[in-house]
Amino acid sequence: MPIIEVLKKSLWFSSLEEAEISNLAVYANMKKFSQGEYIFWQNDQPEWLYIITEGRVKIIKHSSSGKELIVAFFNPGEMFGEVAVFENKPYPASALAMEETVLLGIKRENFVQFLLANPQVALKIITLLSGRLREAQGRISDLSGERVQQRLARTLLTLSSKFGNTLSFTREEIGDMAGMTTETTIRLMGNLKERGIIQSGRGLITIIDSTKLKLLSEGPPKI
Amino acid sequence: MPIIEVLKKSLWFSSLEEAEISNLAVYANMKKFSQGEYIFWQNDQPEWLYIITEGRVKIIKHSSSGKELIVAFFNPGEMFGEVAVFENKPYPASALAMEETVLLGIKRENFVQFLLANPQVALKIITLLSGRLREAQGRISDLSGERVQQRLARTLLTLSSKFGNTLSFTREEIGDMAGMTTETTIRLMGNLKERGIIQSGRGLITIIDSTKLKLLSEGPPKI
DNA sequence: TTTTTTTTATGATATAAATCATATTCAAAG
DNA sequence: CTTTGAATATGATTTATATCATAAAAAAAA
Repeated sequence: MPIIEVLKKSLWFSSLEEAEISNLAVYANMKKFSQGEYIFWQNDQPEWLYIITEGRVKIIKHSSSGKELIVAFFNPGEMFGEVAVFENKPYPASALAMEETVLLGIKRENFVQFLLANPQVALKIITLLSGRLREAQGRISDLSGERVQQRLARTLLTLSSKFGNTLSFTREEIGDMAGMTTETTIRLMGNLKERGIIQSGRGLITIIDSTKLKLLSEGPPKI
Repeated sequence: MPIIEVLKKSLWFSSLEEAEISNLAVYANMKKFSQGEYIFWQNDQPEWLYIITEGRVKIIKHSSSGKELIVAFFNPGEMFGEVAVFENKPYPASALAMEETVLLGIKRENFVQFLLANPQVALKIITLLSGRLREAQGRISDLSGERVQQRLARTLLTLSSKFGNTLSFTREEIGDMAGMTTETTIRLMGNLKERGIIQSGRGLITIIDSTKLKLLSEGPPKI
């Protein structure tokens, strides 16, 4: 697919004039990554901002203790790498292609110039970042207060709002997202399965009763 | 202080032409809050975005279990409430005046219009949000992996980067920020005091040895 | 097929931190 | 000056979850 087509289809630039799009297309680059390949590493100096054309990307943060926390998953049409690009500081996490992935890369300086000329796109980015910040803050209060069962329920709900009721993740990945060990995740999911809230196979989870899951995610009623 | 002066001094609008500033000033409102007064509550529908003229503001998130987590502190010149304003969704946390506070409030629709006309300000906001997102993600990986001592060290360092080496916070407040109980916070701080890393009194902490604190915040070396 | 690796499963044990309980110290209010 | 209410301190106990250990099941590779 030619770059201009990709840009037109992306939710970011669909509102733009043809002229503006081709203006931006000059600075855009298609890049391919194979499964398991790193797109960038935590602490790299940012040069590119990416929009996913095909495939899936996972963002992971390597902690000092060596554990890895999955920060987010991104699907086609979504943008990532902006935090580093706009701040012009090292990427705070690594990005990894989860399957054959095609990305549209735009250089930071060019994109900044483009935003100055297209404030409506800047406003969209502001809304995007606000949403991500809201989500991050939710996760913070989640991690600091609630216990594993609630965190797991929340994680499953967040994933299902993005991927639907069938989730192709291993328990290890789920655990890395919810900030708990794989063993604990397995135990809890076994429990959820017994109670008929989810069904599951190897690397696969199907949410059956999202109402009960929502109840669990809210935890015990405040007295 | 007249509104135009306040706007000129704020780091957000200092780069603007006089005409633009007076344009924005039309929509701005001064508001006063006394100590302990709520500026907005979690789940309120957002109408205003605030810039602090005088005083200090604390953002707290009430969790379902009744605990409260301190999300952030803001000082004069800083902006808050934007997440809700730009997304046009309920405020995700409450804002509380920590002392006599004077705020400049701007209505959301007006501010959005203003940003469309002033992309350089929009870009600043994008950078601000990126920074907050980066910080939030740091806190997430912190909370999910590390243990209390590291979290406490990190919290103290974050606070000192904002407020200097003398911090006027109770142990309860520190605990609420780091996501741990007051007792644990007291015990750990007692330990830090013994080791000469901090000094402390009632509602007061002075960081003596920030190098050691940094070491603690990084945790044990990864084998 | 057989072998190897990954994912799921489960039991036993250890431990960090919460919770519960009770003092003490300090500052503000009466 | 006394009283009251925060803030700090510390001990005892509990508990949630990590850690360690081992095994079965399923998929992938040989």
